Amino acid sequence: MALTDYPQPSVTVDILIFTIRNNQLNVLLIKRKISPFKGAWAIPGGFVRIDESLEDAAIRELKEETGVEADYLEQLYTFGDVKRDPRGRVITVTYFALINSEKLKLKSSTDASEAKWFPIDKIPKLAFDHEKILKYALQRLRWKFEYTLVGFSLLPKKFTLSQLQKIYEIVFNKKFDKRNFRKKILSLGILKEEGIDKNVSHRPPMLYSLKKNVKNIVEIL
Amino acid sequence: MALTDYPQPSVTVDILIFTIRNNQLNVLLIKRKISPFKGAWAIPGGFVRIDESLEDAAIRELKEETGVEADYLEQLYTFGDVKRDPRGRVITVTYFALINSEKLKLKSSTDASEAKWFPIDKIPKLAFDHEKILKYALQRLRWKFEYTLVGFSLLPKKFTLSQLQKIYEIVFNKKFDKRNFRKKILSLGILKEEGIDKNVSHRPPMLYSLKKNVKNIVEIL
DNA sequence: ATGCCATATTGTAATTTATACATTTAGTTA
DNA sequence: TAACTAAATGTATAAATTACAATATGGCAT
Repeated sequence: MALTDYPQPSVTVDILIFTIRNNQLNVLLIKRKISPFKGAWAIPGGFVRIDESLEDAAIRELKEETGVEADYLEQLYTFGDVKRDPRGRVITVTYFALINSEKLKLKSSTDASEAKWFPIDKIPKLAFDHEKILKYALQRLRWKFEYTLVGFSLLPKKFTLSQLQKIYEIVFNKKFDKRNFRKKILSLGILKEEGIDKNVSHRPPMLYSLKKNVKNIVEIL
Repeated sequence: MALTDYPQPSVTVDILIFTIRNNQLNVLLIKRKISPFKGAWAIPGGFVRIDESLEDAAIRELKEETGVEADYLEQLYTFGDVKRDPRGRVITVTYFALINSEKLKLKSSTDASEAKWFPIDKIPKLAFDHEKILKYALQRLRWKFEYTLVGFSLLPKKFTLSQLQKIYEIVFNKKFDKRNFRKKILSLGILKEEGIDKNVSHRPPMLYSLKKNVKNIVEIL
């Protein structure tokens, strides 16, 4: 039953899937197999089904492309310019996802499809308005790292302060002072010591985990 | 031409229109004249036309309800739960708008329709999932006041520091120290002196305006 | 002219937070 | 046991935040 007699736009969900690979921030892109923009790289996505929520659609797309679930997922922005898709009126609700590099190894090689990880400083020309969308997503990503704890979702449950610092350095593409970084993070009072990791051939580091119920609010850096 | 054979959701734009009236933060609501939720108050909105962008739709709705243009407008979030509208699948892209209290006087009495301003601490039961949406909007509003200069859009071009402080006190519902507030604002280096306002029956205040090209970036408070 | 009223304007000390910067420690490996 | 690797640590300075109260400038009433 249509709620209005007027023609309605189509609705898609596109998802920006970020991870860290080879000490670089990467985003997953797919190669378009059909026109328009056939052969061009694009942000993965698809139509929203009538019986699934937007978030469910994002989760489904994510799973289709990567085989795993996101360690962090949030809605990004809805792009709805009239001519953003040459085929007709298409509104796209975008999400961004973070995937922990550990899981990643399970999958990224498995799928022989047209999906590929791109370091964010080596992005090819993209289809539709996807360059604008990616740019927006990177802004939001950095903002989130600065003011929230999303960064921790890229780490295993137990991690060292050096690992954490590395992630921040990759995302912001700059070095931080080790002493100040540690001081800052520890002063937040959000970490729990988890014992020492002896499996290294140098001074063994302390492992930490995020305290329970610490997921929001806190400001970092 | 449909891009997919599957049934598609409908798309609406809802807009949260905020202003300051009687020293209180107010939001504009409309009384529903049809089922479902007939007689209940709701956030104003309507269907997106096939030939207008989402933002254009928001601007149109805003103008229909208030007769004026927003002093600030931004997309808020897109709500798309499957059962949020009992009539069928409706995705709503929400916007929030700020309207300067000066303009307001021109209009708010003019329109004899079912629209009404509500102080945000006296909101009635709302239709659909609109309570959730309003709550989200208030969070975002406060966040924006804290970290950006949107607050200035509620003031006339020339304003006093007391007026500015008042707006912040209303939005955050708390008092700020006068000396520290002024220190903070002035230290941002974003204000230009505009001479003294003699039309008061007490010590005349300095008028300020926002310097040109200062619209983003800066962090307040 | 004087005193009253209302709001605007101003400063300083104490505390907290941010920044800059180099050495020592604990383990492995040759 | 010497060399290597990454982990852990402290201190002085600067900058930002907080707490707090008296004086200034005009209009208005007498």
